[in-house]
Amino acid sequence: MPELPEVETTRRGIDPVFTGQRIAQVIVRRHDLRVAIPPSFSAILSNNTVQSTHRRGKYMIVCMRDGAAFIWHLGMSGRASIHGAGQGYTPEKHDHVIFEMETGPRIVFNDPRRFGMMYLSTQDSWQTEKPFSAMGPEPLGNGFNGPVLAARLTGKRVNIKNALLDQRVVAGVGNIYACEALYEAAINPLRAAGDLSAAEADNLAAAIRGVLERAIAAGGSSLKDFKQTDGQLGYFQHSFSVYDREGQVCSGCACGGREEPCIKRIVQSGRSTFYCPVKQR
DNA sequence: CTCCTGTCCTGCCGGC
DNA sequence: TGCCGGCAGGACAGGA
Repeated sequence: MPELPEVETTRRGIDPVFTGQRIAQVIVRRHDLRVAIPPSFSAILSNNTVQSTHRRGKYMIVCMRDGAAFIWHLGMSGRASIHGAGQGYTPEKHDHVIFEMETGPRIVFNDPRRFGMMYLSTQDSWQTEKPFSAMGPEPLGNGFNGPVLAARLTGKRVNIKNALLDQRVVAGVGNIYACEALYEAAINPLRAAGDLSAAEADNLAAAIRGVLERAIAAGGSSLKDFKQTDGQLGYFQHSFSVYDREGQVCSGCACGGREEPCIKRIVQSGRSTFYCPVKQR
C-alpha cells in the first residue's frame, strides 16, 4: 500500500502526537514482522521523549531527545492510527505495536501482512545505514529534476517502469505512482530506462513530483486498507488516470473517442503495470 | 555490477 | 454456500 504520499500523510498525522511528547510505554504485541522488532525496542523508547519525525522515501524516522531513533516502514499493508486520550482502546487484530503517550493518546501500528519494519538506530547514524546509504533523491526535494533523474538512469537497460520502482533511482515511488507518472509524462513503461531523452527525463521528473504532491494533498490513496491516522480514507484513488483502470478509456489522449478501451494491464517483473499505449510512446 | 525470480504474510475477490 | 487460485501498495536474498 503505502508509497511516499501515504507515508507522508501518516507522518503528518503522528507528528503532533509524537513531537515534544514523552512516550510512557511501548507495547510490542508481535515482534515477528518481516524484520523482527529487537527485544530492546520497548525499553529504549519507553520513558523517552520524541524530538522530531522525518520521512525518507517510504520510511519514517522518529528521533528521540537522547539521540536514539527508530525507523518505521509500513510495508504493504501497514497503517498507523491515533486513539485519543479520552477514548477507550481495545487492541484489534494485527495491532502489533502500541505507543502509549504520557499525555494519554495512543499511536497504534496495525499491519495484517507483517511486511512492515521497525528497528532502532541513532540520529547520527541512520542516514548512513542500509537502505538509506544508497537511496536515490527525494522527489519532492529542491534538487530533484530532469538531469538528476537522467543521471540515475544512464546505462540502465531495465524498463523505465521497473527502474522507477528501484529506490536507488528515486526514493518513495511505488507501483501506483510509477504508473501514474509515466502516463502523465506520456512515456511507455516498456521503454529502456537509459534510452530516455533529456526532454523526456524532464517531463518524467516533473510528472513524478506533480503526482506525488497531488496525492499528498488528497491524503494519499486508499485502495483496500490504507487510512489516514484519524481513520479517514485518502481519496487520490479517485484521481487515478490509469492505475487499476484496465479496460477503461483514458481522458485527454488520442484514443479518447475510440470504441476500444485504451488502458491496458501488463505484467512487468511480476507486478501489474497500467498504461495507455496510444498516449505513452 | 545489473537484472530477474522467488519469498515473506494475510485478506479479499472472482470463478467454479 | 464453500473452496481454491490469483492477486495486492514493498523489499530483499540469491542466482544467472
